[in-house]
Amino acid sequence: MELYIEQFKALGDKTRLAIIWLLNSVPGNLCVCEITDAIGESHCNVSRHLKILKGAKLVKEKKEGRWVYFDLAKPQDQVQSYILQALATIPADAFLEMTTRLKMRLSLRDGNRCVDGVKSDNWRRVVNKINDKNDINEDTSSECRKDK
Amino acid sequence: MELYIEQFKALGDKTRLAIIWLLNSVPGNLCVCEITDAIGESHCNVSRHLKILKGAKLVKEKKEGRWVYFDLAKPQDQVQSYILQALATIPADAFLEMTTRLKMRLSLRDGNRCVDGVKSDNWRRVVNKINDKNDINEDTSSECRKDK
DNA sequence: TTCATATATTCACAATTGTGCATACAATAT
DNA sequence: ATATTGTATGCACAATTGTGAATATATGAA
Repeated sequence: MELYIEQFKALGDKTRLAIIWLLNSVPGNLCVCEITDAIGESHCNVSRHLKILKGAKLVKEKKEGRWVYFDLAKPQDQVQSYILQALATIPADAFLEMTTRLKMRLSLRDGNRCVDGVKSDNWRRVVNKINDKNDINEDTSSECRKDK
Repeated sequence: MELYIEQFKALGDKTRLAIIWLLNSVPGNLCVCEITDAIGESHCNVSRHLKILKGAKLVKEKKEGRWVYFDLAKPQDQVQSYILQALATIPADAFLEMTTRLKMRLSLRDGNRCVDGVKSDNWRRVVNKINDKNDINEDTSSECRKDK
C-alpha cells in the first residue's frame, strides 16, 4: 500500500517522470551523466531523484567502475505493470527535445559504454553543432560543482 | 504532459488514493459525507482533496440539491486508462476496513440516495454497534466546524 | 604508495509547495 | 428564518525542490 503511494508520488515530478521516460525509451541502461546531459539538470539533482526512484523500486542500479548505470526495475506485481504501461503510452512528442539530446549523448558511447562525463568537451561540441543549425536554447543548467 | 504529472501527484497521497479506491469499488457515485465517514477524515479536508482530484481530471462531480456526488471521470486517453487499471488492481485487503465502513454507510441510503449528513446519529449508531463487537478504534477525526 | 582526477552521492541552506486544522462563507432545504 | 451540506480562506507546520559545497569511491599516473 505505502509502496503504491510512494510510486505515484515518485512519478508526480517533472524530472523523475523524464528519467523514467528516458529509461523506458532505450533498450539498455543509462549512466547518471548521460541522463543528466539529456535532461539538462544539475547532476546532483538527478542523483537525488534517482535515489527517490530507487526507493520506490521503480529503477535499479548497477555499478561499473566509476560509472553507475540505471535501468527500469522489473515490475513486482500487476499494479506496477499497469503503471509502466501507462508511462509507455505517454506520447513521445512530449519529450521530443529530450529524446533528441539523449540520442546525441548516446552517440558518444564507445562499445556500448559511457566514456564521457557530465558536460564533457565532446558533448559540448555536439550540442554546439546543433545549436548553430537549429537555434536550440543553450544549456543553462548549473554545474553543481565549484571547480571548472 | 503537465496533466500526467498532476495525476500522478494527485494519486501519491493516502487520502486521495483512498478516495479513488472507494469510487472505483462501487458502481455508482458517492457524496462527500459518505466518503468522509468511510475514510474517517474531516470533511473539509476530504472536500479539498476532492478538489485536487477534480483538478487532475480524475473525478467528476454532480450536484443534487444539498448533496454533491462524485464519481470517477471517464479516462481521456490511453495513459489514464492504464492508470485506472493499475488502481483497480490494488489488492482489496489494503483498504479492507475502509470498504467495510463504506458498506455500512451506504446501508443508510434511501432509494439509492444519500439522506444522512456527516457523522449523523444513524451513522454513529451503526458504528457503535460494530465497535461493541469488534473493538474497532473509535472515530477520532476532527469536526471541522465549531458548532455541534 | 601517493597524489591527482573523475564519477557520483550526500549535506546544508533557502525557497517553494503541500498539509491539517480552524474558521468563516455560500448554497440549499424545511 | 434556521439548520444543514459543502466550499473557500488564513494560519502554522512539515515536506519537497534546487543549488552549492563537501564527501565518498574508483581510476590512473608519478
